[in-house]
Amino acid sequence: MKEKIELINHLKSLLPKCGRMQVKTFQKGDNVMTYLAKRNQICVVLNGVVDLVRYDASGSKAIVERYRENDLFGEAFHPVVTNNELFVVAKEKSEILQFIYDDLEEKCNKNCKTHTVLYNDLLKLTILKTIDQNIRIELLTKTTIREKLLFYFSYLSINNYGKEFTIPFSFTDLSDYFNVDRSALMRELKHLSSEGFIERNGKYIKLLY
Amino acid sequence: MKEKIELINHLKSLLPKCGRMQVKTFQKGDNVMTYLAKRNQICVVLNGVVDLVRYDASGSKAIVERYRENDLFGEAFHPVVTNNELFVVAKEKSEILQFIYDDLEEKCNKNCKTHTVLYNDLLKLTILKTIDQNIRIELLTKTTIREKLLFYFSYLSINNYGKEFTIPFSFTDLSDYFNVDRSALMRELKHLSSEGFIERNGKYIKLLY
DNA sequence: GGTTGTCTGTTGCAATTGCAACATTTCTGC
DNA sequence: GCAGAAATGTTGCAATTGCAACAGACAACC
Repeated sequence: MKEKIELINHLKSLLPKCGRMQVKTFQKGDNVMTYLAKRNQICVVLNGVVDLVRYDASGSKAIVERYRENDLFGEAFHPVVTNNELFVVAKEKSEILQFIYDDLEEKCNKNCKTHTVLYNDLLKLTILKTIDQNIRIELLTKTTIREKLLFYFSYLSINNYGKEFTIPFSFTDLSDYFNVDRSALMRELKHLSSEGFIERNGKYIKLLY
Repeated sequence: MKEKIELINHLKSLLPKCGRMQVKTFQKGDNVMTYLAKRNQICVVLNGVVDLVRYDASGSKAIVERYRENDLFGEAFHPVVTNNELFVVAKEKSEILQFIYDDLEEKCNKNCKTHTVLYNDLLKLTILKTIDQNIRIELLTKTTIREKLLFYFSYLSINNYGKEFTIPFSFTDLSDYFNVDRSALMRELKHLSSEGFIERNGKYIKLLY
């Protein structure tokens, strides 16, 4: 994760040399995507939280993904392939670094060295993004809520949190991420407690296995 | 999609100039990943089909992902972050292009131009991979099987197949991709038929809405 | 040509989950 | 410090889904 931050900083220092790049600040509720022509746009969250939101035919709202500090998003990764309406909305005040991928190629052919480094950075960041996505996919492909929870706990546990940790999200956010009903998630947590798999106090979890 | 094939071919032509690269042939059932040191390995399927397989604690097998021609996979995208056992197994005879990402940086610093192009290719391919992943995630976050089917139909429909098309996978594979029970998927297809949303004959589908 | 294996198609039943509705607690802004 | 909003926690009930267990169609292989 430290690597990711270094990469972002590196990127920030390089992009001015490459031409097109801008940092914009969005207030809570602002629509993020419409501010630039929608042509292979790439965005980086410098700070804040933005949601990728879907409105179904029925008009109901669902959070497809949530991007936080140092996350990548944008049309380049999310082209319109279905008749779903996708929007990116700032969940809180957020600073976003934006540029258009195609511009990188067209513009600064003068400075090849910079380009090599730039592409390398972007590649690494994109790979880090696919890693996050893979984890999410593996979690989503667990059949039961219990399996999802145990997978997620195992993930937290291995990433240097040990057998005890505090869940870094709200349960509301977590149920979104798991794509399950929040009350069903709470219920399953209770079952895991009563069956002796975990000890829980709010977001504090202790694995007993 | 044509772009993807061009990129792969381009990559194949470039990599020899960059040093470390190999093409290996695997027979059905072979384990693919163990053939190279597991350090930021990147693989490209030249032809054939390979499965990313997970074995749970209970020993049951699940296909997490399936990679086909021109798909990228490898440790670089799938580091070990949980206590799950992941394997990559050839589903049929397959040719795989393999190289180690870190080598790209260490080795050919002599030829900067090639590197720029190489990184650019890899970046584009990786972005194409994230697009596939995003589609899968959006599909997986649909709550009901019906919604998943309609989303998938809409995807097929928009990608130049029109209102009539033939599903390019077996229903067994499709239920894996949807992460739902196959019989439940068949049942929902029947409901969609009887309620007049679709007309179906085997894998041929006609949308009536 | 027959055998074996995979894929399709169907159904009953049990289980998990989503939904709705509510009370309680915590957080946030003024 | 208060008011309103957001998050947590709980429960009953209905609905969707997974599971198991089939039978038949199709394909591959010797």
